[in-house]
Amino acid sequence: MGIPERREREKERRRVDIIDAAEKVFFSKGIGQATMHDVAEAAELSKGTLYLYFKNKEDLYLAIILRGMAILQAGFEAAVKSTEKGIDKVAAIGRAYFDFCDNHPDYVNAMLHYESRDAAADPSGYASECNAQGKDITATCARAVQSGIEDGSIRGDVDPVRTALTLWGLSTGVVQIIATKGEMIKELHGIDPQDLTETFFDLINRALNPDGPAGRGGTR
Amino acid sequence: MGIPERREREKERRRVDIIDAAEKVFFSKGIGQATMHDVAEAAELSKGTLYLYFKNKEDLYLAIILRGMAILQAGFEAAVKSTEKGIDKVAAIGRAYFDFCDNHPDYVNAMLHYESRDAAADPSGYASECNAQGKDITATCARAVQSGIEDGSIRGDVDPVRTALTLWGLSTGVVQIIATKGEMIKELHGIDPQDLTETFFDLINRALNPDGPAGRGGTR
DNA sequence: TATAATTAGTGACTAGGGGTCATTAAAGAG
DNA sequence: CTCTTTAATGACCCCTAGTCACTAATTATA
Repeated sequence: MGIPERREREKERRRVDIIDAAEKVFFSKGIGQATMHDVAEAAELSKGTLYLYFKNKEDLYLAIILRGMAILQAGFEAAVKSTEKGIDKVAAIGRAYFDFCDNHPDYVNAMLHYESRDAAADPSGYASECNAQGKDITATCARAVQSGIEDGSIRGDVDPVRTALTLWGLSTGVVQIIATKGEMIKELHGIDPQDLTETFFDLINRALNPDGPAGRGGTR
Repeated sequence: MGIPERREREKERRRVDIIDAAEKVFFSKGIGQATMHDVAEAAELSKGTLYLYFKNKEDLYLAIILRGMAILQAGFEAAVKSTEKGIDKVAAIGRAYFDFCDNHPDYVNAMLHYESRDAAADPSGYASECNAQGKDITATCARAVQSGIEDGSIRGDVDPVRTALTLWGLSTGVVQIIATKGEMIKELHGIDPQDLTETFFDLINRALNPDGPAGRGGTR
């Protein structure tokens, strides 16, 4: 009997439709201004129905963020495959991150917005999926660093996971400063956001280069 | 006639008292959970009075953040004075930042929380003061980089302001990943937050070292 | 000192949004 | 055709940010 299966599909379809509508609303009005009523209207559903599919507003928001993370992860996977040398993989990931920011600024804003909230709060619903996705992304980065260490294009005295996590933090920091202060920086110092990303790449390139100065200790 | 002056002092005093009360409430309950009613109660005032001193909840929150920024700035100033060589000044600033995080986690959380919101929104009230303070902090960092370039302890082919801004972003990124994901990282990868800060310092040290490999282009 | 004017403070009230639930409509089973 | 199950609804509740007509206190004036 295929009825339950069809129902399941329809339910999933509706869920997707709601996320689509929510995306439009949240992205255009901003998460703070957008109301569940707005989303319901955009989805041509009643407000109560939204709560049949999502635990609450945050859960719905996290569903959107999960989409962003999936796109990002896909970009990272592609970046890793695009080159051979580990250091280039790392660089490609970095570029992919900044490309993502250029191409999907709304997702980036959303992600930054929720990056700053306590993650562990409630690991039910989409929160746990986001955590899992984040773990995958970290793993992809760590593998890239690892491969660089193995092929000698990244200095051997760093720990791949630590480095990947740190790089992840660093990139996010740059992305964030550009997203939130980019305008101000431009006005105040006449510096283009692009300059900051280039500065970033330059610094990281140096930092990971195996031909650098004898590290003052290295990462453990 | 000293009456207006005394009134001004009393007003300022009350303002400080309100911020004190708000700090307690916001820090203990979290910004999202804390209500203006809670703050009013803690300050032993009516809710309406809060709005005589602060434009709205966010403004009050920004007043708290401004305090945090002032502490941070003071720490940076001290750090810069604590050593001679520019590269050491930069490192000292970095350490000061992480010390600040250890000693004032509540301020850090508050600052991260508002770091992610659009800064330019409304430059009235405390928002503009926060912007100004941020500018000062950036300037302090830029001076440290500059002095390092001048005394040769930092490679000469970087732009001080760009580098300072980038470093600022990087540090914040690390701080943020530790603040929001520290627990998870520890569970998941068995990595101590402290390790990430050390990895960070190691990377930056390398990146700024003048004896590094011929940069692949440098920062412009 | 009595009175007017100014300033500080109040708390009931409004507006609006998140989330719920008794009820209705639709679909499938027997 | 009737009964059961599932999907959807929207009126409703509750909470909180923010307001404002009013009261109290302080200072200036007569």
